Amino acid sequence: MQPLDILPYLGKLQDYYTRERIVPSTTRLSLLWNVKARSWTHRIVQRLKEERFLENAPGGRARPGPRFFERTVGPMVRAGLPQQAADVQPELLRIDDYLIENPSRTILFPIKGDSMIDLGILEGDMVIIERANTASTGQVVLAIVDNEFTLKVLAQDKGGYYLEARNERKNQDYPPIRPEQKLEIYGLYVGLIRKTHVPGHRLSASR
Amino acid sequence: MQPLDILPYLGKLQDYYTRERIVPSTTRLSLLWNVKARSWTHRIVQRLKEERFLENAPGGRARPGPRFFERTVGPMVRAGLPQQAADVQPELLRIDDYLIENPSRTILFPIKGDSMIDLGILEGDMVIIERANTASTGQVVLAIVDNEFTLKVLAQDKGGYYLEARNERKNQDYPPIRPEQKLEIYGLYVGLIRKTHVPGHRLSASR
DNA sequence: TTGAATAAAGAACGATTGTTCTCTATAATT
DNA sequence: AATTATAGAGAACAATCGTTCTTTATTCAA
Repeated sequence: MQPLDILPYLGKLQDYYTRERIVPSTTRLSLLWNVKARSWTHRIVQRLKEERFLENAPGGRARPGPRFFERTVGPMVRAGLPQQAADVQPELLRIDDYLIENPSRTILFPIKGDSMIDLGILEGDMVIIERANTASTGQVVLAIVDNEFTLKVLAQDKGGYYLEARNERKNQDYPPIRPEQKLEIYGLYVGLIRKTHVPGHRLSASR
Repeated sequence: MQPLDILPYLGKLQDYYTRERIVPSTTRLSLLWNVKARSWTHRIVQRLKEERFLENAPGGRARPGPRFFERTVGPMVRAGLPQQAADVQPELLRIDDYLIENPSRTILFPIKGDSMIDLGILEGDMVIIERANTASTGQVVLAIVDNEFTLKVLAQDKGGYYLEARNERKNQDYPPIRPEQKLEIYGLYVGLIRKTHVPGHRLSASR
């Protein structure tokens, strides 16, 4: 790590960027960082560029660099039995790169209903779909049935291909879908993102 | 639609933005759009702002507006098909932007175990945790109990605060956790990302 | 044919930009 | 105590910025 500790500056800039979706001018960065001299702000920006958190955009402006969107990954959390909070060195991960391998063939599809709840796909989630025309049985596919998109498991029996829901509790609500005419595969389920709505009000929890 | 056809300009700007991840100055926009006069470029930018394709960022600069990432006409739009599948393009919008609100206070944690399966949190998922020292009951928290990380629902009764699992089927495997000494909140569960392993081999599925 | 929108260019403005250079505190090291 | 590197401030510069005002070409309906 360089002598100058740029991480606090980086953190504030990252927060600013997610708020405003822009890397501001040196003048505004000075305000954000509580730096009086624009020259010093300029120096910090240079360090951030050296570390590839920022880079030069055409026109002399700065934009996020490759490392700007790196997120720290904590130690494994045993959601079952608790696990030692071992101090493993923090890993870094870029969410977009992690989830999306072929940007041009990938779309996001919002989920309605609970027919796939057994696979951990809830209403309001966004599934990541990679375009494909074919699939194999057992795969989760986004299919077009009767002019509507639906996310189901592709299955096959003597009657041909059909689509299955994955909801044990409400299985009778989701009978297998056997297409009238054609079963058209739109893409494959390759991932999922979920944003939870956290209530703003917070109470203390120490005891 | 306004008389001035701004869509060709918007298209070029979207392409530029995908490449450079920045909305350039009027001067550079003039070059991009083959417009001789910066004043005219400025007028087009104004129209784009009126239509909310662009908006003002602090400092008088322009940034993408709410409609910038809208897919105008998809390549595969079919009569009758709901547009919902194609309304967000990962090429233009970073998933990261969608999920992370406070980068400097956000950490990802990989999940092991199935104690939170009823909330759609599966083994191998990564939960997005926003650091916080306090939480309210009912919230999903990443807590440190007896020096160990665990993701659970914060609950409270006459005995004080405790942690609940969410797995109906294996409830007996996950009894409520009552901390010996202290229940320390590390952060709040604000989102989740999942990458599924898709078998590479693909068979045809038309019939 | 006239007249009004519209599309585009040109000129000019003060403000802000990124950058550089010089100077001064503060902290660490010798 | 002296030295040296770091952290920060201040001033100054030309270039570029967003913006406004004015002028010219083009289109198209009346």
